[in-house]
Formats: sequence, C-alpha cells, structure tokens
Amino acid sequence: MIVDKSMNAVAPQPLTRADEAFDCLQTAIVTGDLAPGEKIGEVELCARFKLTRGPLREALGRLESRGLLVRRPHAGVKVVSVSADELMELYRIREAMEGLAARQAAERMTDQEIADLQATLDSHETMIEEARGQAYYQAEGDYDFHHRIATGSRNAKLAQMLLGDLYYMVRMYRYRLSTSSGRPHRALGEHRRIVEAIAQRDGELAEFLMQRHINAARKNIEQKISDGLLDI
Amino acid sequence: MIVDKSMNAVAPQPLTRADEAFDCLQTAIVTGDLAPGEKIGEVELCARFKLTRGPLREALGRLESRGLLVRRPHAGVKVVSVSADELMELYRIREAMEGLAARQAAERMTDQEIADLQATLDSHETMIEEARGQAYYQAEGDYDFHHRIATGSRNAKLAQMLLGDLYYMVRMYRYRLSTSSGRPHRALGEHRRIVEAIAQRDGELAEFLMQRHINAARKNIEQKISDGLLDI
DNA sequence: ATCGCAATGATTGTCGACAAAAGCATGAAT
DNA sequence: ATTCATGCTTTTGTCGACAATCATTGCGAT
Repeated sequence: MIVDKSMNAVAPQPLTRADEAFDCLQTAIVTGDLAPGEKIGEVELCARFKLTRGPLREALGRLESRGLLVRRPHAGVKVVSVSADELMELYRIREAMEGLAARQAAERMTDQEIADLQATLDSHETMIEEARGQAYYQAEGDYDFHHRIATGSRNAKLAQMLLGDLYYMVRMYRYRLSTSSGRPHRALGEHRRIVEAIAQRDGELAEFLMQRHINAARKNIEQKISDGLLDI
Repeated sequence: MIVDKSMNAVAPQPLTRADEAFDCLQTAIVTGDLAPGEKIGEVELCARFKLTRGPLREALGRLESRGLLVRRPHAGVKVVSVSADELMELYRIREAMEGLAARQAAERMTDQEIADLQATLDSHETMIEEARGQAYYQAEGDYDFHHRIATGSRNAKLAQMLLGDLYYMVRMYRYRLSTSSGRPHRALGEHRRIVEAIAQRDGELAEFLMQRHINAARKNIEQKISDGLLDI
C-alpha cells in the first residue's frame, strides 16, 4: 500500500472563522494582550474579537491541545503561565529537537535554501551594525533563522512540533523579556558557524553547534533570572 | 511575578461530550477502526459515536492540531496516512526526545519510581518467557516502559509532546505491524540496561542507551520494510 | 465521443437559543 | 464570629436550524 506523501499537505487558502479565531487568540497570547494567568470568559472573547461562540470554542480547543491555554470544564479558560523552571525545560527540549533539525537540514537542504539562509544572516548583520535593530533581530530575526532550519530538515512532524508547539511558547516570553545585551553579536556568530556546517553538509557538526547555541541562550536567560534582572 | 506551577495542572474529573468524542475518535484512529486515508463525513461520525456535531467538531479540531487527521475546509476530514519515510522520521524524533527524557529521568526519578520501573520489566520478562505475551509486550509493555520514563523526566512539556503527539502516531502503526521476531528479547535487554543507568543516576549513559535502543527499533522496521515483509 | 458548463444535491461552516453546572453571596445556625 | 447550607447569577456545555461552499451529475456544444 503505497501512500502519497502529499496527501497530508498544508491546508489551502479558504480561511474559516475558526482559523481566524485561532490566529487572533494565538497572537494575542504571544504578544501579551492576553496576560498569562488571566482568566477570561468566552463571551468577553467573542466581543473582543467579533466572533460567535461556535468558532471560538473550536479555536479554544486547538489552543488548549497546543498547551497555550488551559481549560477547566464549567470554569472558564486561562492563559498558561509558565514558570522560570518550565521555560528552562523548554530550552532543553529545543536543544534536542533543533539539534536534530540542524543535522537533517545539513543533509537535505537545497543549495538554494542554504544560499537564502546565508543571505538572511547578512541582512541580520547589517541590522545589528546599524544598531537600530537589536530588538528586531532578537525577536524576529532569530525566529526567522530557526524557522528556516526547522523546515529545511524536511521532517514534517519535527517542523510541526517546533513551529506549532515550542516556538509560540518561547516567543511568548521573548516579548516581555526582550533580552539583548551582548548576545546578539555572539548569537549571530553562532548562527554563521551553524550555516557553515550545513553548507559543508556536515550534519554532526551542525547538530553539535546548534545544541551549544541553544544551550548558551538558555544559560544566558538563566543567569539573568538568578541575577534578578528578569522577572518571570 | 511568582507563578504557581500547579496552576497548569491536569484537568479534573468532569468529562464533557467533547472529551468523550476526542477519546473515542483517538482510539478509533489508533486501533484502525478509522482507516488511514479514509474520508469520513461529520454526520456519519455523529451517528457512529452517538454525538452531536458541536462537540464532535471541537474534538476534530483538537485531533487535527495533534496531527492525527487533516481537514480541508468544506471538503471533510481524513485520517492521516503516514508513509514509511514519515514513520522513520518519527523514530528519529523519538530518538532525540526520548534520549533527553531518559537523561532527565536519571536525574529526577524518585527511588520508588525506579523500583516500580524495574518491577515492570520483571513482569514483562515473565510474560515473554511464558511465550504467550510477545504481542502484548511489544504493543503495551513497550509503551508502558516509555510512558514511565517520559513522565519520570519531570519535564511537563516533554511528556506532553511525547505522550500526546508522538506515541499515538507510533501506536497507530503498532496495531497493524505487530512486529515481533527476536526483537522482544533484545528490546527487554536494552530496557534493562537503560533502567540500570537510571538507577545509577548516570544521565549521559541513559541518554546514549535510549537513543541506541530507539535507533535499533527504527532499523528493525526499516529492514523489514525493505525486505517486503511489511506493508505501509 | 469528449470536453466544458451549469444546476442540483450533499456536506460543512455558522449562528442563536436552551439547559446544566459552577461560583458567589446571603442568611441562618452553632 | 465563624461555618455551613441554600438560593441566585453567571458562565459554560449542548443542541438544532440556517446559510455558504464544494462535489457530482446531467446536458449541451464542439
């Protein structure tokens, strides 16, 4: 029984209300418009996003199974609030999964994709040097880099778990932490070395460098938290 | 801002229709009652599981975001069908994530949990020796072992992703593959060595052994597929 | 005979109303 | 004064009907 891979392709254009609701709520949670720990009623959400309860409930179910909010029957929904420890655990998961992604990306990315990835880093560099984009780099540029590697792994489930589950939770804290300091420069250098390894098709090295990169990011946040510079 | 970890606790007892629908559909997919690739209408599902469309749709949304079925707007839902390649990719993800789980379990499991884990393996051994439980061991016993290690990692998100996302997809194929041969004995030996490493609190070794264990399982399936012994 | 178009049928997406459960406040009893 | 019970209010869970969209089938034209 041969199965066509493309059968499980991504959903096409027709956006349904439930999809809109899902996107709205997701960005609202990530950007902090809906604060962690905040308990919020369905009717209030309907009014806020101009929706009816049907699509809204469907979106809430999806958000719940992705771990962005918790729902207690008959008691309402609440945005998840992850502790500092749990954030560290997220980084440990990223270390393992993105290491794999980097290794597979080194084996499977096309030459074109690698060139695009290098071009992306170039634009990041100019942004940092012009000193007006540190926040942007930290927030979106970094996400962009990891996004490309996740999809470049050609591992659909891996990309789905990374992009659909983990990154949203991490980005949720990027918004309020906006950790900068001297990391952007170091992070860019680490990114460059990872891409180099990928360009040389050295999967093992790419995996190692990616793991070390994420481990460094984790330690950076951990340090700031223990110094009291960051509240979570 | 101190956040109470227990805030994101598991849902309590009150089961709602949507939860029932979710469980029903999930087991139906895993056991193969709903065949992969099968296109199925909402009203048919309602009749089959004695539900109304409201809770059903909510369950469908959850199943979709977990990757167990795909939904094209206005065109119905379809059970996912993963190719042989995609199954191999799942094992690669497991290798990375369960390696991490084993390492953290070695660092964090209680002595009681480790004793329980060893007892579990003992019961598996008697089951295999009595030769009447190979299929059971392969199907449920193995799942039991990995389940305990995932929760023993004390990494809530990791356990959620492993138990909620990956295992269901793997179990879905366990049912129809029922791969046995001489693996059960070897697998049990590998399990024992992993637990030994955990009992000695040797996280690195536990991680290495777990990765090798899953890698061996993957190669075993890969071999059978290329030999034409297994259809997917 | 085959291809394209249109109308019909079926299925999904959406909406509003009803019912059930939980939370809260008030009041009474210890 | 504190605690428990009871009623009310609010919110969630559920249901059935309506509207929008897609798939199919039949007809006509080339």
